[in-house]
Order: sequence, then structure tokens, then C-alpha cells
Amino acid sequence: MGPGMVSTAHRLRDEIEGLIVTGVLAPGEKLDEVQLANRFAVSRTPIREALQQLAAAGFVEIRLRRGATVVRIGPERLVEMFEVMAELEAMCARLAARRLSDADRAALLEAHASCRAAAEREDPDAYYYENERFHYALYRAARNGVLEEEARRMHARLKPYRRLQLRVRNRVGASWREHDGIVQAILDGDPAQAADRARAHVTVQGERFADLMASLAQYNLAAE
Amino acid sequence: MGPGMVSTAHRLRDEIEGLIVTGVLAPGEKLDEVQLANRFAVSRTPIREALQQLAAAGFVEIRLRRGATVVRIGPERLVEMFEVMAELEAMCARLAARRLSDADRAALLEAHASCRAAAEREDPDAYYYENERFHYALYRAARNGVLEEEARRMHARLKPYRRLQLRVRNRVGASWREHDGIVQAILDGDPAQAADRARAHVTVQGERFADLMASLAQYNLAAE
DNA sequence: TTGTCATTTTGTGTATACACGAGACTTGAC
DNA sequence: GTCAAGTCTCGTGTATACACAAAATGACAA
Repeated sequence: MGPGMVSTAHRLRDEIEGLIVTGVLAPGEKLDEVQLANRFAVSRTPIREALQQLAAAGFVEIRLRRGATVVRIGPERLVEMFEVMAELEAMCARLAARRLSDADRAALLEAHASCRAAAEREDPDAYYYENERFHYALYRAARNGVLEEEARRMHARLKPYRRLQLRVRNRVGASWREHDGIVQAILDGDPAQAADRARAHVTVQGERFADLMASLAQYNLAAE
Repeated sequence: MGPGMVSTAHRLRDEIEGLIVTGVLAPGEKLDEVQLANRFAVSRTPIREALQQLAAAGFVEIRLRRGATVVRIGPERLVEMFEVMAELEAMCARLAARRLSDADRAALLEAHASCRAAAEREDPDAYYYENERFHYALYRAARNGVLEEEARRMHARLKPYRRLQLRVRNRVGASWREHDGIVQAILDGDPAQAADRARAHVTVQGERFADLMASLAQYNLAAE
């Protein structure tokens, strides 16, 4: 076995998280341990470990003797999550503007260029992927490992909702221009402006939720 | 069984976390599952679940087929944690200044008064406890459940180190005066000042680490 | 003595078995 | 037809058993 070896539980964690993020497992859905064990051809033990980890990461909720369900995030909580995410990104941008290393600058600019290419092709799926790389590069550039972990955690929790956002008309182009503003501020070494622009970039998404909420609310109701 | 019932695994999680926070289980220490199972007179199963949760919370590290160890936090990482904590507290204070409800104000002031009493008695242990209540009240007052959870998580991770801090000469009195500044800014409805003061309050602790690091470094070396 | 390799031992990772509470269902009264 | 009490079923929570990788041990050679 190679060095990249992971336990069954860890693999399951990633797989189930993927199912949740892509909506295959819908919010509110019950996650039966035996069912999942059969589905993945393993015993309940690693399934339970995976569910524990997903609960810690905020993807599922486990109630005593009632099993795990995919978390259903209401409008208020979603706003709260974006509010925190905005601040985390602002902090990353602020620190990045102060501390940018050559390697981090190169990574950031490369991801930024890839985003541009995807935006010009008007390819939302590609942009979704490259956008993630850009944000990860930003978190890394802050040169604070704890902050990077927290930012990635929160980013992951918002994944199911971010994906929907990019379908909105012209959102991809607007997103890239916002990225560009952040990058410029970081390259200029202007922490305050970098922070403000990063915060605004995330906040904008949160504010597009009047319409998203409508569809989401009925989606959540339907799932019950 | 009453409504406050918790599983064995959950109880173990709290107990082991307590042992880590109080230093009974030292940083770097190996956590043998069978040993812990015997110690608590349970099987390995709930022990493993507790360790999983502690790993997710950042108290232990689990490596594949090498078991769990209490995380050893180096100076750099500790600085990073305080940097993030400072920003989370600043955000809480800023939002609290904007959104303070009557109930939250009452809770904050009560905790603040309890801190004062403990500080005047020059009782570091009491102050440690009341200080925690104060900070929890602050997190709550921000009226953002996600932020509250994140702040409490990070606060918990820093517990082992905060406790040492308060032993420092005159630190308790200085801490209370800093609290007072934060409270006044919040009551005045001044978000920027509340944020700045909360950030400074946490940052001060982080900066007291020239001396703490010295003792900590030798502590960590001895534990190996 | 020191280093290397085979062997054993130990502890984790997963599977299976058992215990017990929550919720579904049945039954019966009104 | 509705609702309440009792029973049963099913799924989770915990215990135990088994598989296998990694560390520890020891034998042997340099």
C-alpha cells in the first residue's frame, strides 16, 4: 500500500460528503446506517465513523438513538454562515496583502488566470472548480494554518449553496471582476481594501438570496 | 431516562477533553484505546467515537494505524490560533454593539459584574470561570449562531493555555479593565471601537507568550 | 558494538453480535 | 371514527471478535 492510503471510514466520509454536497442526499434526508453499509459494501462501523466526522464538519446532525440526517439549513442560518464566511475571507485577504510570499502570489495569480479563462468561456462548471482553487490559494496566502483550516471548513459547508449561485445570469463574470479587485488590492499591499473587497465578494452572494430562498424553502418543504 | 441523557461516547468525549484541558493528559501523549477503555470501564467502541470527536475539535490527532495523541501545539500555531480568536472575538463585539438585545445585555452585564467580584477578590480560579461566562455571553450577544459555535470551538481549543495566563502578575485586573472597555463600547453602540478593544484583549494574551513559550517549549520537550 | 533482517507482539481498523429505547402498529374503548 | 394503551419491530448504541499493519524484539553478521 502506498503512502496516500486512507482508511475505509475516511474514504466513506469523502464519498458521503460528496453525495450531500451534490444534492444526491437531500437536506433533511435520513441516513440509515445499515442501508449505507449495504450501499458501500462495508459494515456499520466505518459508516458510523464517517457520520461522526460529517456531523463534526456540520454536514449531518446526529440525535441520540434517532440516527443521522442531512442538515437542513434554513434561511437565517445560511445568512449567518455567509456572514462568518465573509469575515474569514476578509481576514485572509487582509493578511495576504501583508504577507504575500512569491510562491503564494504565483499560486494566486495562476488560479486567478484559470478563473478568467473559464469565465471567458462562460463555463459555470469549470468556473466553479477554478473558483475553488482561487479561494484556497487566498486562504493559503494568509500564512495562517489555523485560519486556512477554518476558512476551508466553512467554504465546504457552503458548497451546496454556492453551486446554485453561479447559474445566475452574469454572475460568473461579476465574480471574476470581484476576484480581480481583491487580487489588485493584495498586490498593492493594501490590507484594508483587500479585506473590504473580499468581504463584499462573499456578502454579495449572501444578498442574492431573496430569490434563492424562495426556491430553497419549497425545496426543503418538499424533502420532508 | 431524563431529557438530558447523553450517550456513553458523548460523556467520554467531555471527560477526556477535560483531562486534556487540565493537562492530566499531556500534549504529545499517546492515547491507547484499550487503556482508556479499561480506565472508563467501557468497550473500545465509544472510546473511538470520543476520540474521533476530539480529533474533529482539534484536541487530538489521529494517524492511520498509529492511534491518537494529544495535539502538541507549537509556538507558531499558538500564535495563529490567537490571531484567529482575536478576529472572531472582534466580530462578536462588533455585531453585539449593533444588535444587543435586552436579554443579551443583561447576561453580559451580569457576567461582567461576576468577573469584577472575582477580580477584586484576586481569585484567579474564580476569574477563570467567570471570564468564560463573560466571553460566552459576548459570543451569544452577536446574534449569529454559527459565529457563536466557531468562537466557542476556538475558545475551547485555547483553554489549556489561557489558564496559565491568568497566573501572571496583575493579569486578572488588567483583563477586567479590558472587558470593561469592550462592554462600554458595546453599550455605546460603537461597533468599530468594540471590535478594536475585543481584538486587542485577545491579542494582548497572545503577545504575552515570549515568557510562556519558554516554559512551554521545555514542557513539550519533557513530554516526549 | 552496531546495524540489518526475521519474527513476534501489540494495537488499530473493520466486522459481527447483542442490548435496549423510540416509533410504528395493533387493539380496544368510547 | 377517533384516540389511548399495550405490544412489536426496527435501528441505534455498545460490546466483542477477528484481520492485519506497524512497532518491538531478538538473532545474527559486520
